[in-house]
Amino acid sequence: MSLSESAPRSPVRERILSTATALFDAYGVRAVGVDRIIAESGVAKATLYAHFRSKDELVLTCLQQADHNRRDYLRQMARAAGEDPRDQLLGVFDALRTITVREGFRGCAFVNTAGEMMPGTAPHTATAEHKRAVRTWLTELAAAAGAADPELLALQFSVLVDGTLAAASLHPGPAVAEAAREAARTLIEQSCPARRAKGPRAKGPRTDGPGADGPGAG
Amino acid sequence: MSLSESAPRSPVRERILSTATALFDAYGVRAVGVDRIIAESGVAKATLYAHFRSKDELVLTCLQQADHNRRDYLRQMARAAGEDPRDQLLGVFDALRTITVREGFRGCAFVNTAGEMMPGTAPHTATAEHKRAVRTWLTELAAAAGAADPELLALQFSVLVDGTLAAASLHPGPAVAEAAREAARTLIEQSCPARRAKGPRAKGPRTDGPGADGPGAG
DNA sequence: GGGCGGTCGGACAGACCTGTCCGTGCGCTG
DNA sequence: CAGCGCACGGACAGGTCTGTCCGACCGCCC
Repeated sequence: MSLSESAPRSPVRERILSTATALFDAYGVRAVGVDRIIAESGVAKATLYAHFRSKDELVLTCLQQADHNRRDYLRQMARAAGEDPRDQLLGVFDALRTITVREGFRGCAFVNTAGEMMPGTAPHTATAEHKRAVRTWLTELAAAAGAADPELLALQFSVLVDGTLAAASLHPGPAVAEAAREAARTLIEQSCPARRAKGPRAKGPRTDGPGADGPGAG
Repeated sequence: MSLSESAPRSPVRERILSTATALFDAYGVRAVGVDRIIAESGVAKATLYAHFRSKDELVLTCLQQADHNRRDYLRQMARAAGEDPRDQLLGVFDALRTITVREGFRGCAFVNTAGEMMPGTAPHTATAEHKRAVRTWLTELAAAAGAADPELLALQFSVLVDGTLAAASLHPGPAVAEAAREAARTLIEQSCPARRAKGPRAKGPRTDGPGADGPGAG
């Protein structure tokens, strides 16, 4: 939704993008220089600047790609969690569990990047739009689940999602995502008046369902 | 708890610390150079390096000071929320509301800093310890509130706290903190078996209770 | 008055950063 | 074969960063 615009395909370009994304995720945008990106992607500096006007534009493009990958992955995991929209909402936390448990997970790439930039800059805005897009999707899911106040429930889920990514980066392991999932389940039960108290809902898929998330980190 | 060690008092030192904290909060640790810190604090570079061995040590000291201030503030706001431990737990979100609503709020200073550093570095470790200390405190509160599983509830609250700080930095306004507070209320009601369903609990103090939070940001 | 600790202002070294520019080579197409 | 597009390696400019060092000043205590 947020974009995709003109996306020229090129193997070199993709290599630069995936290398840059990996390095940015692992060390932070500011800590990674273009020299390192070209060294690790085996590309000449002139080539990088032929494909991207500046490092900032490269950062932004990485974020846009990650936005697409992340939202795709969330949708896949939600769908894999079942037919019931309530189960699909919980599927989000199955995705989070997989993401946060990965070796080298260092928190939400969007939030980390936004934390290094001032509000109003392109990457900061892209982060805000990514989060807003996820929240909009959560709102639809919450409405389908029969939530009394879908906007509120979606906002609460957004908080749980961002909190899971932040907390898990400092407290490694699946405990954070699992606790957040339980919290989400409670919120759903309290917020969706329809046939509640059916006993503990089926746990749903806990291990990796659909394919990988792409190079995205949190 | 986590520290305080040898803390030499000096007006110049305090001035450097408060200026550095403000700049780090506003722009990120990596975006702020020592030249800017000395310029805005009106201090000679040699003086800064007489008080702090390196910029890293300055960053770490700022974080330690912020840890102290933030935890103090949370305790104050919890106490101000009432006698009932359940209300005190909700008081945390009154604090978050005040924090996130401040002009120029840019997210949790700890998480932002950790996001710029590799795991294992001093600032990253300090962030993890700060969050762990807060969680330990929340566990005590949850136990006092009669939670069936105080550790779980505290972890869920940690997620809500971190999520509120992250989400509110991208979605300004009080809505995030207020939604998180409602979620917290639901979790408490479901987790603390004692006299539940007393109707909607008193809203508690919504506006700023105790004094300022010091220079801390999120 | 004299010494001294703390601070100031600024120059400086060495490293690193982004972005530009050059000449070279390789593969494809006409 | 000739021409062209694309990528290569690497030098370079101009700026910024951290951290060191030096001389001077100022207030305080002996």
